[in-house]
Amino acid sequence: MPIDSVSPHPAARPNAGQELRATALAQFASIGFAGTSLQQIADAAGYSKSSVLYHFASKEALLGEVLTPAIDRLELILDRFVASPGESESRRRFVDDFIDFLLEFRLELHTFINQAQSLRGIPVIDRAGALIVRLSDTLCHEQASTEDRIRFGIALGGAAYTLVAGMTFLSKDIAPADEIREALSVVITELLAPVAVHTIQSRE
Amino acid sequence: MPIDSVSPHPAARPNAGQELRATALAQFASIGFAGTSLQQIADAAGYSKSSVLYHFASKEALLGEVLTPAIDRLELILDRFVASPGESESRRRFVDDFIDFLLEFRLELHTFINQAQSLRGIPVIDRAGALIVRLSDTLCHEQASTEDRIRFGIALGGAAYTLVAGMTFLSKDIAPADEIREALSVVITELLAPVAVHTIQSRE
DNA sequence: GCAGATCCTGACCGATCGGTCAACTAGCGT
DNA sequence: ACGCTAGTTGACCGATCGGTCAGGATCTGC
Repeated sequence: MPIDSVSPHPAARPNAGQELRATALAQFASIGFAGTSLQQIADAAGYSKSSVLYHFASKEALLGEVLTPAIDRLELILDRFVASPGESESRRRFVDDFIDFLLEFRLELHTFINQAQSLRGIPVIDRAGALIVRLSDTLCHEQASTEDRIRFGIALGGAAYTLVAGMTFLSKDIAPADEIREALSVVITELLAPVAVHTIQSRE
Repeated sequence: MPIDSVSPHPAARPNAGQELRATALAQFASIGFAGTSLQQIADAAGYSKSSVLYHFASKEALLGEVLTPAIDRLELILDRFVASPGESESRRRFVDDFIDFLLEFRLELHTFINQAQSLRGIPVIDRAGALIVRLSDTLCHEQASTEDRIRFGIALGGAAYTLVAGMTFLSKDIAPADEIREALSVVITELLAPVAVHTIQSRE
């Protein structure tokens, strides 16, 4: 046998699909879906391009499997919110759940938020888009003022940006996780509270 | 002469460069720089790919010329802010200038904001990145709390998102421009004010 | 040992990528 | 009529794109 020769067919790794999903998500979030090639994903994860296409039927299918868990989670949060009876009580819990969601699925949210328009037609993207609209309608009641809509949009897009792109070059030293969570909670609540409870005087 | 045949060499259009910049900007903002091909830009603008490369040395050079006016403008605003004497007075004018900037260069901001990390190394991007850091440092004074940084990030990323992607599917009916401006002013001021004046008791 | 399933890969496909180049057209001053 | 310049284009280049396919490696159950 040849000495120290690397096998042309490395051993099957246990969680290849998981590794590829994580790698693909990172690339989609930073370079964009259209700008990310299967070769890049394969290289970054240490596989061949063929392996990626073995685990996922296509590039779009890979995107679908990458984003679906986040959408499922957000859908769950929204459903639980609309089903709960109280007003300020359930809304406070919703904001808490929402911030958990932001922190856990920051890359997925960033990927969707900033590319939804150009990826229209892909099933998982359309599903996510419909969910965001429903979320906006639910939080802004029926007839929402322009300001309410903008508050929601800024909270959503702002959080997605801050937790992904902003971290890299805005706060050079990454603050402790719980500190980020606390600050995020304050700001998001401040943004969303007037939308929710119109009578609150949150500015004094 | 052939009847009604279209010329294979259409007449030179007066402002080809301008048209191409605008078309490229729209594509960069929605599909991303890496995901946008010169052919797409050429097709959308009604030129050939060769024409694009005649007016701009390369794809990166095109990006540079597209983004530079926005960066120049933002740099101007920031310079005027740091040079002005008053505290709350100049800050109020800065927020006004900043909102004008947001509304006028929404696509440029969105392009930069969401792709700066993946486009590092391109001169115009690095310049913009440095400017954002300076902007953040200036607004947050020296030692900024995590919350202040997050407030600034959310304002920046949130505005970029809301004014570009959010408009398309969040507020189906596009609100009047002045109404958007007013709402934006309220929310941005609310986000940036505590960052500016540390003596305000914004949390009790 | 061996059949089958699973995982991974290189070779290959047509299409498209960013970019170069020579040719062509039109307008201009002379 | 002439040459010159600016603007536009198709043909073409090597590289890479998403995707297919046949086959090698590894493991299991028999």
